[in-house]
Amino acid sequence: MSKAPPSKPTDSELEILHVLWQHGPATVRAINDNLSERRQAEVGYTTTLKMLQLMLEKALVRRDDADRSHVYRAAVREQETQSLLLNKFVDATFGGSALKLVMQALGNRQTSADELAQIRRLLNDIEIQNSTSNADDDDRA
Amino acid sequence: MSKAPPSKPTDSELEILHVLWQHGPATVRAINDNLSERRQAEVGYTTTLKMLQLMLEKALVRRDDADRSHVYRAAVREQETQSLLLNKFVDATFGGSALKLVMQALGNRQTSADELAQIRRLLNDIEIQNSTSNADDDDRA
DNA sequence: GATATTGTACGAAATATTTCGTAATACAGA
DNA sequence: TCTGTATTACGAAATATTTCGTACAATATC
Repeated sequence: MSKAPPSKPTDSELEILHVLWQHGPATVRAINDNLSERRQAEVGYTTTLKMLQLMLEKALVRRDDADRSHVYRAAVREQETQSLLLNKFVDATFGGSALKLVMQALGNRQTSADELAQIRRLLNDIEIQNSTSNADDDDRA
Repeated sequence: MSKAPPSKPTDSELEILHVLWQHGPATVRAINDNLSERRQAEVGYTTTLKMLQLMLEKALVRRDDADRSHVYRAAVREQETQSLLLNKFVDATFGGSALKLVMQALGNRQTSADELAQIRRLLNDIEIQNSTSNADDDDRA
């Protein structure tokens, strides 16, 4: 046994994680400044502090309290967190169909030729993976 | 002027909307039964009733109160709602990059050949649209 | 008509999330 | 050392969301 189940971050927690993912370990002061920029209004210093303390309990962040100003760092990886949230979102909003989500995402927004190309490359990769990993089964069923 | 801005439904509201989208107009009783199936536990009747009353205020549903048992129906379209939620989600979780979301969605989950084909068709459609609408610019920068 | 059943209205408790005020503490500089 | 400033800890208010109890009205059943 090892991993504690990473709990789903709330919207505010996610915002703080974005800051940490982007800038690396930081003090409350730095995080708070950064957060205040992202939003319209100023965020109270103690508000940010409190969030980080809560996130620490939830093990979403870790902290180094060697110095007087504690330094916080993300304890969850960006990709894994996005993955977690994505799965929940697909279930809640698209009844579990990732395909519907993808179609909607591509259909909705303006997608550049470059992006389309990237997606095509990914599709190719996936198809190759599918066919090679299924090589054994190919002539059955 | 016309459309009131459709507010973002909460998780519970979304669940009720799914029921309505799937089954069409229904009474509180029917919705509540349906909801109770979807989840583990029973949902209190008045809980569902209250949700629907709140959703009525938010104009997420409409109701026909001609009969004693009022009949509720979705007042927002499935696609539009998904679209709204998707945009928020992309912003909050993927910093606004639909591409990242799509890549993650495709990379994460097991995607069948059939689904891949559907996506390819969509990509083709988009490219055709892009090229025809940009015909004037084609030979520049 | 009396009684049980089903329904709506509505306040409010329970829970989750976000925000902030106050107190205590460490530290820097006069 | 004394004083001002920055920082943490922590309780709790503010807000948002979900859940339910109670009262009352309409209807069905006996």
